[in-house]
Amino acid sequence: MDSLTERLTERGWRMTPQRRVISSVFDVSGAANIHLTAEEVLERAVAALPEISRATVYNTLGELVDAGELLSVRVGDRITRYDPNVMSDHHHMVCNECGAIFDVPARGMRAPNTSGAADGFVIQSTEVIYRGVCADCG
Amino acid sequence: MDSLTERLTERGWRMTPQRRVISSVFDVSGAANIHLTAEEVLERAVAALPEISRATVYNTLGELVDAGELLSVRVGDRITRYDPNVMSDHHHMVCNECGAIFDVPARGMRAPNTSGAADGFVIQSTEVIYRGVCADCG
DNA sequence: TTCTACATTAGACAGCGTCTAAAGTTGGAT
DNA sequence: ATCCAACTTTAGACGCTGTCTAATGTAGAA
Repeated sequence: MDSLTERLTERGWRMTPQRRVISSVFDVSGAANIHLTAEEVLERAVAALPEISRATVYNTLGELVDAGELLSVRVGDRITRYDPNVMSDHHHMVCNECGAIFDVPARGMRAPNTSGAADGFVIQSTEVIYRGVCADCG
Repeated sequence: MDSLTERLTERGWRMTPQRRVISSVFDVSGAANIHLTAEEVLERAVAALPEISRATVYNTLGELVDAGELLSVRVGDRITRYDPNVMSDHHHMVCNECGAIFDVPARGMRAPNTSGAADGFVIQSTEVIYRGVCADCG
């Protein structure tokens, strides 16, 4: 499987040092359970390329989401997180103690009963957040 | 069933004009499908009590959530909404076109398979957001 | 009526993100 | 190798949603 950096070149993205650094942040073995905030990505990008700007990180993350290479994840606080696990359909578990986020496979989700106000609603996607206590905190 | 305003008095809350106005915003017949932002509540409160301050609205909404009289709901944007439907366990459907939010009863949600990274996670609550197109927009 | 604990207020401040307009770069065309 | 148009990056101002502070006001028990 290509790395994210390689896929961007294939997509015809102009490859810049900034984009290389940002995408390499997500090029780690095992894409599961990575949920970085933009500020965390910025921090890692600055470590590799000190003059990179915040706007570029935000712009690039947004473009990666639009391109389907990252998922944007919100688990209740107001911070957007970026999840490179785009291949496997999954939901999230959030630990109420430590805030850790885990991917959980989405399977056998059943359609809700939409009688009442939501009659006629056509569901396009379903997003589930399980909250509780993780093994480390329990 | 008591009104929210009445329940607050029963709880021993000091009753002020501000609290009366804010709680009356949610005292409407049929608590389903009400999902107001703090600014919307402020707007309605100002209509009834022009000198009310933003801080009071935010404070009071927070207290109502802590007291279990309102649910705070986030459906992906960064705005918190307040939902007076605390009696029936429900999830939300969000229209991708118009942004309307509908309550849908929670039933028969099955526990996810948590093998892997989330082993040992104890689930305390589950929150589901269905996204799609509502009857009006479809 | 008094008094105190509680509630309200204006406005400054904070976190996360977006926008702008000026300057810099990439990479195909030549 | 060079050029140059289109694309990208940048600093920093700005915006939105929400929080905090410290001064002032008030509900309601005694």
